[in-house]
Formats: sequence, C-alpha cells, structure tokens
Amino acid sequence: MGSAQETFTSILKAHRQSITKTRLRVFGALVGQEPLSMHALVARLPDVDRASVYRAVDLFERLGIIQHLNMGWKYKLELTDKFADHHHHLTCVKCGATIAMNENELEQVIERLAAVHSFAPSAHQIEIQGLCSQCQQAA
Amino acid sequence: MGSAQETFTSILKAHRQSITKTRLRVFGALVGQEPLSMHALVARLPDVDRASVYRAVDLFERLGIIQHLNMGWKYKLELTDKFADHHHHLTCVKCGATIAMNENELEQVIERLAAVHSFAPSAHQIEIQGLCSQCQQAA
DNA sequence: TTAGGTGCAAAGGCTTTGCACCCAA
DNA sequence: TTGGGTGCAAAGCCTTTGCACCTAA
Repeated sequence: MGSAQETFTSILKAHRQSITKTRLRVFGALVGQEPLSMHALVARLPDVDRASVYRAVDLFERLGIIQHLNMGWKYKLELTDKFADHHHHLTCVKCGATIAMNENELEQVIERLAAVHSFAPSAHQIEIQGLCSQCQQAA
Repeated sequence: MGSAQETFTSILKAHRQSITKTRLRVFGALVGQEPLSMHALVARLPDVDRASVYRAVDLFERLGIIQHLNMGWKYKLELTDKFADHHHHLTCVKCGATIAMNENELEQVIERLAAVHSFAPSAHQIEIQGLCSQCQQAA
C-alpha cells in the first residue's frame, strides 16, 4: 500500500472527484491525528472556509475516507481503516489506560451476524470499558 | 423486575427528581420504540414543548435512562438496557434504518478477548454501518 | 407552601445554501 | 476551455436559555 496521500488521491480519482488544494488540506489535517471535532478541524485550517470543510467532510464520508465517531451528544471525525490499522480499544474507566486489540475474531462474528440480517457491513466501531489488570489489583 | 414505568419512576425517585406528566410522556414515547430521532420524538409529543423534551432527554441521559446512538451526522435516542434486552444495531448508511440484533455471540467474544488482556469489561458499545438488504437491491 | 419543572419566546450555535469567482482537468 | 470547487455571506436548523407561571412533593 502506498502513502496515505496516495491512497487518498486514488480514491478521489476513482470517483471522478477533483484533487484540490482545499481537499488535500482537509485530509492532511486528519492524517496521523486523534479523532477531531468539527470545531477542532476548522481551527486547524485557518485558511480554509468553514463551508468548504463541511463540504469536504461530507464528500470524504461518502467515499469512505473518514468516519464519524460516537462521542455522546457530539461527534468526532477520523480517517477510516484505509489509512490506519484496524483495531479496537479496551479503556480503563479508573486510570484511563487504553489497550489496543489487534484481532479479527470480532470482525468475523460481525460479518456472520450481519449476514443473518442480509446486511452488508461497511464499517463498525467497538469500544469496551472496564478495569485494567493493575486497577483490578488495586481495588 | 417491575414494569418499565416502575423502573423509570424508581430511578427518578432515587435521584430526588420529580415525577412529572411531561417526563412520563417523554418516557412513554420511547418505550417499546425503535430508536427515535429528536425530530421524531418531538413529533410524537405534540402537547409537550420542544424545550421540555430536550430538558427531559438531557436528564434521562444523565440518569442512565436513555442513550444516544450516533448515525453519521445525526443521532437517535433509545432507552438503555435497563428497559430492554441488551442489543446492538446495524445502521443502514443509505436509508437510515436501524436493525436491532439480539444476540450474545459478540458478548462472548468480548469477554474472551478481554480475558487475554486481563481486562475486566463493564460496558461496551458496538455500532455497525452498512447497507440494509432493501438498499442493496436498489443499488 | 415552595423548590423545581414547564411553556413561551428569543438567543445562540452549528450546518447548509445561493451565488459569483476561481481552478483542476 | 469549462464544469466542478471555493469563499463569502446569509439563511435555516437545531439546541439552549431567561423568565414568569405552574405543579409535584
């Protein structure tokens, strides 16, 4: 797989979408970042109009370049698995530690369950909260 | 466990919150429903002010009575596991339909994976996006 | 009785849209 | 060259807030 930006431009080309400075900037602001709120994303792009950021985000989501993340009332944006290894997190509710799980067991189960409902899954989010081993011992 | 409404009123009492007609109506509009958008919820409650619905939803979320489901730019509201069997959703990215999955296969896998990391899970969220069977046929 | 809850209306924010100009192809 | 993309500004929504009145406890 090529660089993230190469993947990005090839997706745009595949969908007959122009590769513009604005779109490259919006994409660039998301690469290698933690999930960003729209507010944070706009703040990182002082020379791009707010409306253009919304339009780029809209497009990117339709093309599977970014995804909206579940954060209660609000949402955040991050690049999809095309631009980073797919993984999920165990989050300790006490010390805040995050443990990354690189596995495919969950993925297989999701595929199987979706098939039962004749559903074609394209993305998913899984977040697990609990106590890490250290905090269990401390308790 | 008593009826859903008994559970509801006992939670309000436990938190020293008044049991009002408005709150009972908002709760009643969510019982036994699929996840509702705020717009749909307000529409179901013609004699309750919009602002009061927001205030009730706010309160209910803080008390663990309802939860937000993020669906891309939008969100929907549903009662928590206290009022219905634990389940997860398949969300159609095209028509917005939500399909509830009542299974425990995912739960078992999560327990097993967490154990590998000596992690004690207490809660989790799983959301799956894709195309429902109808939208697959339409495409 | 009275502290908290509600309706109403207005304000505040976030997101979308119309339009003229600009630029990638 | 030209159709799509962008900036700007205004409109449109959705959500929150201030306040006087109402009601559950």
